This record gives sequence, structure tokens and C-alpha cells, in this order.
Amino acid sequence: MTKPDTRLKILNTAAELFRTKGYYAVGLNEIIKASGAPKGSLYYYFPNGKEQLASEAVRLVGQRVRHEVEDQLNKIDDAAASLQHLLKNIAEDFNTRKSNYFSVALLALETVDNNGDLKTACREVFDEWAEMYRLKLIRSGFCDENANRISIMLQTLMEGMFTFAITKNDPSVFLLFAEVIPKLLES
Amino acid sequence: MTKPDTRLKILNTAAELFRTKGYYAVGLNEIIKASGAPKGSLYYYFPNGKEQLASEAVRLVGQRVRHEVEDQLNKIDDAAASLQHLLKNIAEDFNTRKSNYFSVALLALETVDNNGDLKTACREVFDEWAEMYRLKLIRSGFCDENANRISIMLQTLMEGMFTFAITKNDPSVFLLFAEVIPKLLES
DNA sequence: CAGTTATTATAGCAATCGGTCTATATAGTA
DNA sequence: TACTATATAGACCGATTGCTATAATAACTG
Repeated sequence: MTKPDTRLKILNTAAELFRTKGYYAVGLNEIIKASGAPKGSLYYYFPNGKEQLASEAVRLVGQRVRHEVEDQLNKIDDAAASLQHLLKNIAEDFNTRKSNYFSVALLALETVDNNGDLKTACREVFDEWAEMYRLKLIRSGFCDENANRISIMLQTLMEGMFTFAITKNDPSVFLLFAEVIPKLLES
Repeated sequence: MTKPDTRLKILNTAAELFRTKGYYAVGLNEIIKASGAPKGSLYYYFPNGKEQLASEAVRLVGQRVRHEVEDQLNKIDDAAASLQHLLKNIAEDFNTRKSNYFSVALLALETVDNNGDLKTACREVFDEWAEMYRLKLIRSGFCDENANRISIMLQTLMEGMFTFAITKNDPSVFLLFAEVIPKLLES
């Protein structure tokens, strides 16, 4: 095991566990076991402890999701069509690719009272993802005001859809909203 | 302190804490302290422990929210107008009435892997709330198929809006979507 | 009032928690 | 090879966790 891999391994494992189970439900020993990394390394690489690990994990997820979603959105020029396509892909992959859970709702909600970097990180990811939609809308010809408004609605909707789909273990809600996207974008 | 009050006091406190902070972030000692109830009573009244307490709390919240939302929706016959009114009230009350947080997203997401009654309770509350919207739509003249579809979308949207508003500490997202409700209902 | 039942008080348990610390192992460099 | 820097191993800590058990207290009933 070479040096850079250990840090990334811990971070990747933490990202997965924190995002799906939440911050308080996952202990550091669980991350260590699941990652196969040495416990001494955890504090070596993340000297500020659990919260540092979690906030870095959140930011990592934020960037990865952004890249993935942007890739998908950029395949089709039209904003509505590209969003519909995205939602259909999410529904299709729902049971097979957890990495395509484009949501940090759980972490965001449970860390609302946190006064540290973790809460900031979650908020920043919300902003980053809304920005991702805004840029797509702008590139598709939407005016600034509408792009701002609709991007916030899209980010809100995405979190809601994942919450519903994960809770009910049913991805069809993505398809429901895919049908509504054109109307939403013309509002 | 009379007997029936102790149980309810624990339950109310647990409902508030679990719903806002989550199941794993709140320990029983915190609930006991916040409620002023005796610790011995906790296991006396909730012999199956923390999970029983949480699932009863979830169900209690589910019913209370249902009553509150139904009351508000029933003030106006038209479905779109009543929903818009509801969202505007939520936005207004956001910083003053936490009891008007009509969401169990946090609990639902963190207990997805739970195999007990708590997960069931969260799912049931999602269904109950969707049903609440469905009945309103039916009473407003929507056909069964549309009422079903739109009620799921409304419940999804509500969870998304609360997630966004709580994370960003900004209730304006409710007002954003209030404008879109008529379009959503005619879709 | 005495006896029974309901409720509370509180000590104690094993396990887990996030974190600290030190010794050791490994990797890099001249 | 020797030295330095980096990374790992693992024991340990105090605090907290959810829960059990028992004794004490309070409430109820005839």
C-alpha cells in the first residue's frame, strides 16, 4: 500500500458511509474496517478528526457529482431534454449505482446545528450543485433571473426525489418528475 | 407530575429532538434531561427502548402534521390555491414555529438500513402525507390517476423544500415553488 | 390502615465512541 | 549504509451509549 492511496481510501470509504448512513451513525472504527486502512493513519492524514474527514468527504462528493451530472447534461443542448435524460438515467441506475445518488440531504440535515466546517461544506455543495444547473440553463439561453430561480428549484427537487426514492426504495419518482421538467422550465 | 404526562412528555421531547437532530445524534440521556422526566420511566413506558420511542415519535409527528396540514388545506376549496396558501404560511412561520416543519426526511434517510419498526414508521408517514394530498386533490375534482401521481410529487417536493430551507436557513424556496404549484397541478 | 400496583431513582454493565500517545515499521535520500 | 521523514500499529483514555436490575417511593384500592 503506497502512501497516497491510504488517504484516498479512507476518504472514499468515509464518503460512501457518511453519505448513505449519516455522520452520527458511522463511527471511525467502521470506516477503518471497511477501508482496510490502518487506524493510526486516520489521525495522521486527518489530524482534526472525524469532522475534518466528513467535510472533506462531502466536498469530494460534491465535486464528483458535479462532474458526473455536468457530463450527462452536456450531452444534450436543450436544457429540458438534458434534465429529463438525466432523471431517466438516475432512475435506471438507482438500484445498481449508489455512486449516482446525487444527494447530501442526510448529512446536511443532521449537521444543521454543527458549528464547524461540516455544515459549511454541506451548504457549499448545495450551492455548487445549484450553480451547475444554473450554468446549464444559461448556456441554453435562459436569462439570469430565471436561471437563478430554476436552478434552486432543481436542486431542491433533486434532494426531494432522492429522499423519497431512497425512503420508499422506489425510483419511479424520478420518472414522474421527468415528465414535469418542461413545464417547470417554462415557469 | 401525574402519570399520563410523563409518557407524553418523553414522547413529545423525543419527537422534537429526533426530528430535528436525527436518531443517532440524540442519546436517551439528552431526551431525559430535556423532558425533565425520570430516567426510570423511560424504560417503564417504552420497554423496547430507543427504537420504540423513535417509531412512536415518528407516528405522532405524522399524525400531527397531517391534522395541521389538512386544516390548512381545507380552508380553501381549490387545490392549487390551498397549496399555495400552505406554502406561504410555512415560509412565514419558518423561523418561529419549528412544529411546522412538515418533514421526516432526516429520520427516514438515516434509518433506511434499519430493519425494525422505525423504518416502517417513516415509510408509513410518507404514505400518510401523500394520502393527505391525494384526498385533497380528489375532493377538488382530480381523477384518481392524477391525484395519485401529483400527491407523490407533492410529498417529494415538500421533503425537498424543507431539506433545502433547513440546510440554507432560507424559507424563500417555499415561495418559489408556490408560484409553480398551479402548473404542477395541471400537468 | 395494610396490601398491592404503578412509577421513579439510581447504581451498574459491557460496549462503543473519538481521540491521544508512543513505539515501531517503512520509505526516501545522500 | 546511516539518517531522516513518513506512515503504521495498537494500547490506552475518559466520556457516553443503550440497557438492566433492584430498591425506594408514590399512588391506588378495599
